[in-house]
Amino acid sequence: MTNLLSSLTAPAEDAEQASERASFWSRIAQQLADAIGQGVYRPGERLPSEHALAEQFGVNRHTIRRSLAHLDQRGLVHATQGRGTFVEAFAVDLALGKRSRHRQSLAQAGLRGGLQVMHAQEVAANADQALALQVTPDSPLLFLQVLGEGAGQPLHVSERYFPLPRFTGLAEIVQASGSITAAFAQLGVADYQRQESRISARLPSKEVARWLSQSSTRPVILVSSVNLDPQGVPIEFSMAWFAGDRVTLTVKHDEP
Amino acid sequence: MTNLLSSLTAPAEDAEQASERASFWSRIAQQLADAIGQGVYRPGERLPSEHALAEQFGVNRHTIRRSLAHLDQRGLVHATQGRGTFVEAFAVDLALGKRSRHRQSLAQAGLRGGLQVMHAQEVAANADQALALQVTPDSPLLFLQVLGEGAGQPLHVSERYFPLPRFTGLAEIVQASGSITAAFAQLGVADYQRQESRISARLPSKEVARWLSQSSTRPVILVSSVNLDPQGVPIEFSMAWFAGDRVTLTVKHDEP
DNA sequence: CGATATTTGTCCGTATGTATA
DNA sequence: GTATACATACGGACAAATATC
Repeated sequence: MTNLLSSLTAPAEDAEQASERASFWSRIAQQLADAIGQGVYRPGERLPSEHALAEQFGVNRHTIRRSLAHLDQRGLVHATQGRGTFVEAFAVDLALGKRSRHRQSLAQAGLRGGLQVMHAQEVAANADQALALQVTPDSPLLFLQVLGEGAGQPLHVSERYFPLPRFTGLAEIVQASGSITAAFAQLGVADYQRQESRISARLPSKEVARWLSQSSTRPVILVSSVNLDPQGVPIEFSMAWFAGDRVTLTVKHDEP
Repeated sequence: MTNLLSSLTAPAEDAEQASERASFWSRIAQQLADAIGQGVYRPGERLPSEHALAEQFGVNRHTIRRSLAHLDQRGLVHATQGRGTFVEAFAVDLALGKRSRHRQSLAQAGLRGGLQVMHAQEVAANADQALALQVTPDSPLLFLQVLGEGAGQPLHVSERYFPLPRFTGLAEIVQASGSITAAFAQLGVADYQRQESRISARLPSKEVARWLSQSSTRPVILVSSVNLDPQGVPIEFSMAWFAGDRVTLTVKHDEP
């Protein structure tokens, strides 16, 4: 039973100086990250169990858990109870511009993807939504919860609000076509633009983390934006959570 | 010695059903978050020690540590060895547009802030930098490491590259004025625009976390961008790390 | 300045619960 | 149902950084 930590502990025990003074857990995390980087463990693959890693590295299982939690936070792996700890895949580049479209962005990246309506409901506008969409509070809105996929994995989830009755039936078209743009087109909005986007980084709620199939300790990018029709009338207010380290958003400031 | 967990454990012990089945650590984290939200613990204030909290809540210190780690990740508190665990302050809104300026953004938010040069050095352009700045590889560049402050705390750190010899002496002007815009102006660039920005969310390196005075388990927004002079010539390539939950970036897509 | 107490950080060991294969 | 694997929680010990006297 080889002790992979021997190369780590040896210097600290031989000489009291120990140039490598990092903690066990961080050194093990680094070694695992290197192994992933070198393809020893490939995306989608399962790592050895915590118990096995603890034996391999000659440390307690809790120390391994600390290392794995760190890698989970950094997005390299993700643990699921009862299944194991799996290596994550890599990032996708998405455009964030006044005229960017989800499907188009993915196509440019050589990927296929679409939108899936998880939930649709009619709601009454609250103050924020009313302000953003320039309607009176309590106006009827269509509320959609949408999952955006690409490269075979969830890239973002969003909550979107559309004024009613203008966009009655939009949910069904989005569900059928997998595209907001297509749904807008079918309802007479041939073009639209994003007004502004507000961006911050957060740790996701448990629910959002679950939808994105990621740990709730991995960051997400939160983007709030408003879309306008060609007449400048707001047609959509959305809050989207992007898997922070699976996605890079590119803002083009000089778009037409 | 009151056991603050009594209200938590009671239902689980009274009836086996226990509608609140969340873990101790998450419920304690929620209670602490609520206390912070209600101003029981104010920004900058120190929380009771882990030992004290463990006694208060009637749980093991490790359970408290789990709760605090969660709040640390979410940015509500930050722990420092030997000092304690402190409540963090709140977010600042920054503009991210083709013509946004750090100082101006802060002024709009009613805050004062400036840039501080942490490190300046002449370097040779690598492939990425050369491509972004449209110079030949190994061309001389001025490299600046800059800390951006606002509201009395670090908001972002950045690594910036400027072509030489055009911007010789820029570091000293930035240091003296606390402003990149002022330095550009003094060197004959009266105006400039951002070409594009690439945004992702990451967990910071230990170094970046230290500069931002934040935990390395709290997310940062990474923004890479290129600035152009009025003739469209690249004058700056930068990578900036924003304290993810102290900062909201707003992208204006319809700026002039 | 040094000595000491406090506080967080790391690590081990053990036990039990819960989700999945 | 059984076995496996991760999740939670307890207990103890010492190290490292900081505050305090």
